[in-house]
Amino acid sequence: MAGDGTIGKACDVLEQVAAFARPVRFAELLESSDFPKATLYRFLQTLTNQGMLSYDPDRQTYAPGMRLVRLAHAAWTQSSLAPIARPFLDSLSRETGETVHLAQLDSSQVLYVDKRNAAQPIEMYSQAGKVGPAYCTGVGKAMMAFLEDEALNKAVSQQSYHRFTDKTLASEKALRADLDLIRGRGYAVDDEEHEPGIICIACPILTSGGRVLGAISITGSTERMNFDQLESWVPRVRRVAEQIGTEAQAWRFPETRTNAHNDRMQAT
Amino acid sequence: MAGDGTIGKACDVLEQVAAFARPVRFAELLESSDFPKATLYRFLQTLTNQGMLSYDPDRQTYAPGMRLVRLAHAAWTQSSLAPIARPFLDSLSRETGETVHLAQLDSSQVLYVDKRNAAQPIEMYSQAGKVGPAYCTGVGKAMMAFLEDEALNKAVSQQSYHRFTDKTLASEKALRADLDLIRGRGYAVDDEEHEPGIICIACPILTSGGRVLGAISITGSTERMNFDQLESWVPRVRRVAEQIGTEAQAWRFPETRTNAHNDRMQAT
DNA sequence: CATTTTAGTTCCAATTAATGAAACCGAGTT
DNA sequence: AACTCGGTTTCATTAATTGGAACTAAAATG
Repeated sequence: MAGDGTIGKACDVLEQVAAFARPVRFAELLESSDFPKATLYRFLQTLTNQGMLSYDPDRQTYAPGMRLVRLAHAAWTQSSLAPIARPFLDSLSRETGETVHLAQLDSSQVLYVDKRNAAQPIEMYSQAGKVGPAYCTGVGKAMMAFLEDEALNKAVSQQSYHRFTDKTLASEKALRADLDLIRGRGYAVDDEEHEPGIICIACPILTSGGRVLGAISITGSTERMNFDQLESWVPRVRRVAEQIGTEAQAWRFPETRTNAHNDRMQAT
Repeated sequence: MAGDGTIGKACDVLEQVAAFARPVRFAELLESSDFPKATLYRFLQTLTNQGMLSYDPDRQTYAPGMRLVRLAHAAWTQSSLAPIARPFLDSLSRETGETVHLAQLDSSQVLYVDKRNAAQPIEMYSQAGKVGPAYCTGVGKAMMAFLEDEALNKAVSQQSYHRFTDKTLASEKALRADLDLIRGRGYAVDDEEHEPGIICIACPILTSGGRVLGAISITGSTERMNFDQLESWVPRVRRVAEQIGTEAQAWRFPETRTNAHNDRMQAT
């Protein structure tokens, strides 16, 4: 992806190890990697030394390391909407009794940062940290719909458009049409586009200036409910999204953008 | 800490940003850093580009980035005891109704990897990914007590021995004495050593060969319970710890150690 | 059992990237 | 207008990464 120097390469390796959803051997990494043998080898060594990877000497496999969990906790606490949104999610969960998700965009994917299960209490990283597709989830579409042109084009072009169900919007054109709709009515709908039987409504979390911070959704199953029921919660969800946006902006995500620094940061 | 090349330095910077438990300015980082201005600046740039840090262009502050959360999810799933331990934690939680913690050691600190809240939750932070001191927590002492000599010496020497309460074991000597006790009876006790009013019992999770994998604990408050009550659960906790150890060994942490590779990996 | 293959590790000279002192810039002060 | 402070950029120097190739251990093969 991006290739800034040694650090960028190291991150690529990290990402690659994480991409296998299981402990992985050197040889496997090597063949799915652009790096020559020796180079990859040394990266794995160094990252293992640093605790960013863990190495199982018996099976000779690498996996993402525990140090990441520690660092991620700091990230979750400081950079995510989760701490701010927590009380709001709690009340939404209480009122609706349904599954509630809080998500943010991370490199054109949906990153779930918090969740309330219908019955159970909070589970932390069990769900937080998980990624999903943006083009066929309520939260993903809610966020994309309100991106500024440049970011939207980028996001839309980076979707995989895999057809999970026969209702999946499996093309850029179909997606863009739905995003226009969403922008108009202010919330997104997922009508079994990702998983059969699973429907949801989602509202974007925006700053007062319209910048996308994240999204919240309420999910149900077609067995227990229909869209009328689900959509009856939209006003409530929208209000919560607004409240989170306001608080977030005050605490963490102030409005101003587009100075020289920012431009450079986002560049290729 | 360790200084392997550019990657090591980048990790140090990451760690340093995370260490401030809040978004931090360039100048602040600079003065608590060994790097010269330009060097630190470029590291921050690159890491931000990579999503390992996030940058707030208005306040000009850096914080750990969301990419870490995504990577940590993979780490948590693959390298932690959490997925294996989950059903056991659930049943312990159900049976006791108290707060249950699952922890592992990460560079001489306690890293909490999973948690179940008490039926009547007591005010206490501790979440997955959170770290805590090893010398004054039940899980920390339970793990340290069963380390092999070399690792134990290292761990013991790296504690801060800050006196959180007047019961804190605030010296290496006092700690070692308690560890001997723990090793003898097979479980650790935290008698308000970290937080006043908070007590707990903890059992180590070991492989059949005696290698430390983690620890589980049950926590209570002095207001609602006493040690007799808490200690009545020790046999149950110990059994669960053994079960987790057995499963973990089978699935993920085989016994063999100490080949050339491993030696090098752990070296300076 | 000898031989070949495979997987992982190490070497080292060529190359490339990191480095950091110093200059620069812009916004807010004096 | 000159100064200061925090942040950013430049560029010659320095130190690191690089990767082809050689090597080793262990497993597969004849």
